[in-house]
Amino acid sequence: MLQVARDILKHYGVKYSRQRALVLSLLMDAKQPLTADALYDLGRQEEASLNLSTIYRILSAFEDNGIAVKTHLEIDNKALYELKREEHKHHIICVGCQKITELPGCPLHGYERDLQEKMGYTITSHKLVMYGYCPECTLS
Amino acid sequence: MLQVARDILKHYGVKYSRQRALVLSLLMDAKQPLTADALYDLGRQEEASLNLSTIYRILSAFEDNGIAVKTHLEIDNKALYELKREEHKHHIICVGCQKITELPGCPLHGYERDLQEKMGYTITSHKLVMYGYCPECTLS
DNA sequence: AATAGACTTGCAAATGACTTGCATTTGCGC
DNA sequence: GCGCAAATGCAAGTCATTTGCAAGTCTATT
Repeated sequence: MLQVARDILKHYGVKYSRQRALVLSLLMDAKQPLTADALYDLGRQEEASLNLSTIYRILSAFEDNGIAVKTHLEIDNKALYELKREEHKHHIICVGCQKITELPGCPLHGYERDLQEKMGYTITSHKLVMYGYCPECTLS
Repeated sequence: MLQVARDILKHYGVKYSRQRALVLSLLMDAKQPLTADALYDLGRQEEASLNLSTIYRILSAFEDNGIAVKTHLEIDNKALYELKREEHKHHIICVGCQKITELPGCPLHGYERDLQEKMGYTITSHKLVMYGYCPECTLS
């Protein structure tokens, strides 16, 4: 498993270390964005521990090298990290159970163009977060 | 000036105090969302000072009573506050000069409905922030 | 207009996420 | 294996925001 992580690190030009491979593989397994301390806990369960500040340093290195992206969804006032992918994605957060799910597609392509024309801005990016009750939480 | 603030406080069921009236009137004059310490600085210039923790407490009371809303636009890692208004608004942030401007309208009404149908979520709200260079910063 | 009682404020100290300095350890090319 | 740059662990530092508590302020009531 960690051999895969090792190869990915090399591919992105990030030097190998046990800790980086571990964080990377945790992110690969994650089904949703993780906070630094979630990674810390996961790492603990998994095997030899790693330091929280190391995790922060690793995450920031991953960001710099395009392996991961950081978001702040205003949950708990903690930053979240997930692997970067080509397609750009947004999330929906359940206000009942806090589950974070990806949204299919992005509804804003046309809107960006409109805005450029109407406001004279050169749009570089955007951020969209939806909030609501997931199907399970809607029922209960 | 502060008499107006006094009436508004009463209207929202928030007890009057010199500090609350001041913060409220600063927010009324603001052309963009303000951080707690921006309010602190403005208050200082204006007249008798008020304490930063008082400001935080006031802002949180304003939130609870529907006078103001808090946002976190990931600028400086500080929360921003602005008066609540009926229409819901989004912002565009200039990545050159950090200026925050309101967007005209919201492009997501139809999208919300779609999502409810497709994903089974009960959408309660959403957050959209656009990033780009403003006309001035685009030129230079 | 004085007073009580509850709520606010100011101040200092605490919190919690994240960062940093520095001595030690590790990965890797030789 | 050796050496050294880069990464880690640990402890201490930031910085926005919160909190405990004593002192001050509002407002309804007399």
